[in-house]
Amino acid sequence: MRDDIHTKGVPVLCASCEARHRGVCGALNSEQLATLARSTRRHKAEAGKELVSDGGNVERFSNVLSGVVKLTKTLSNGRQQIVGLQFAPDFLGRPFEAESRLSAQAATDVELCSFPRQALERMMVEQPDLQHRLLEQKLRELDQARDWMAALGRKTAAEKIASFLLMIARNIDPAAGPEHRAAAFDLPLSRADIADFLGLTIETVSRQLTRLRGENVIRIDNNRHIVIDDLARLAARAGD
Amino acid sequence: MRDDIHTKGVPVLCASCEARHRGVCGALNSEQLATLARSTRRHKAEAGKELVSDGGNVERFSNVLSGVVKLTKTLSNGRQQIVGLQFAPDFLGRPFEAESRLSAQAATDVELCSFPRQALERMMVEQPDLQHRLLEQKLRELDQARDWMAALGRKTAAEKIASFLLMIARNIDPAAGPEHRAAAFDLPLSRADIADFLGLTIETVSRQLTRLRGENVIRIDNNRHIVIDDLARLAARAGD
DNA sequence: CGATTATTTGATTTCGGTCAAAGTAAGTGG
DNA sequence: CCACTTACTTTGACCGAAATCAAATAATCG
Repeated sequence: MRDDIHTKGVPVLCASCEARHRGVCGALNSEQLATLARSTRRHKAEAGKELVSDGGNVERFSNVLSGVVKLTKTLSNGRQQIVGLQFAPDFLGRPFEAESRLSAQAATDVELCSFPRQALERMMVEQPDLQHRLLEQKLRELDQARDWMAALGRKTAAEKIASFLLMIARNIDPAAGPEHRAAAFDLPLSRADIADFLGLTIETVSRQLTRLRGENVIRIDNNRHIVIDDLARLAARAGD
Repeated sequence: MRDDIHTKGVPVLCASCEARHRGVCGALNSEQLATLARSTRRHKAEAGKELVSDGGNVERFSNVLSGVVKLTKTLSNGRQQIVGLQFAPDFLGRPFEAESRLSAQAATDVELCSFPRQALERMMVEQPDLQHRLLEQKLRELDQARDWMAALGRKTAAEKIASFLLMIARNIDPAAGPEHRAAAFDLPLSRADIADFLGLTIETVSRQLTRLRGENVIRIDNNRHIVIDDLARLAARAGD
């Protein structure tokens, strides 16, 4: 729990919230936070819960407070592609469109802080810094989407898996900064989700993970827990 | 050449510019346009010219006035993936980052209107509507990137080609709106570029185009010119 | 502990890639 | 205007990485 001078007059709800420090809410002063907090709801959703449905109307945006949210597109034949993953304290929502063009699901159990779409859009007008933060967030999402386009279009299955593990390590293990050689974390996605993210099948994902384990690049405990002793060795297999 | 009341006091350079109507410059009043126009340069680049290099410093942003710009990522072994295509009057540039994470090349001959990065970033602070337009543009790019992620990860070669032709038709042939059944246009990309965009090889692109021609879904003249008599028939093959 | 779901492993097939060659278009300079 | 070069595209034969089909094994949960 952080408690600094900026906490004065800040709604209880927001006082210890990461979104106020590193997320979009950081753009708001305590008065604006109070206004927004009146229509804000903090809630949990368990893994698998659909948060936004493709083609559905979006009345509320959210900040991800913990856990991982996956953004998916569905094609004919039930084929699915995950087109984005959101980690705390990411902003979840597509401003200026009432209808969603993709579906959002909780990949793990998640905590969200949601508020009415229109309240945020109104606040963006009177607080340019909020718009600025949102622009920064969306630019980051665009950078990430383009990195994955290159992976989806041109990397081999082995390279996709290596890139994926590195990306997760960087987002989940706080110790996986550039200065550290090792990382350990629980995968936030099932094999099926990883396959949908990388444009592969479950079987190929499994085989490639087994292969990396056989080559002592990673260790796997209980299917979900991954230990990487030498991040550079994994990075050498990412193909870029 | 448009000449309405809004043209009063507008720099000559901007008077007939589409970017002032549908692009980001539409957010600027004539005084701001005049300021920006002082450091603005209008120039042409021929097909193949590198406009921004990966890892290079970006000192200027641009509006695309005509032609098509491709945004590319390069992986090891010289593998390439096109991660975005920009048509007039799109904005070309990544605000708030001095170093580019991708390369931009003219896919066709292009006309650009460029201005210093810092001039635009400064203007964004004092003109929230400019930031708003930029946000809208980047949100559109993100939507498109995610559509292509689904195509790259989950569509077959045949579906990728069909989707690609539809996307180009919508962007280039003004008559290809939802109300029209037919479209005709010159492909702005070579077979090699199409392959790099769709994550395929030149040979596969060629074979799929030949197949669509054989099935009378498209006609091809002179390699580059495409005629689609029934857009719905092509859309039925796009896989979504 | 049994039932259900998730993951791994194995055998086989297939779509798209690779390699090779021929066909076409577009310049270029004599 | 035409031979000649050069680059682009198409077509064909073959190959291989990943998909599909099919069990077996491991984890999870009531």
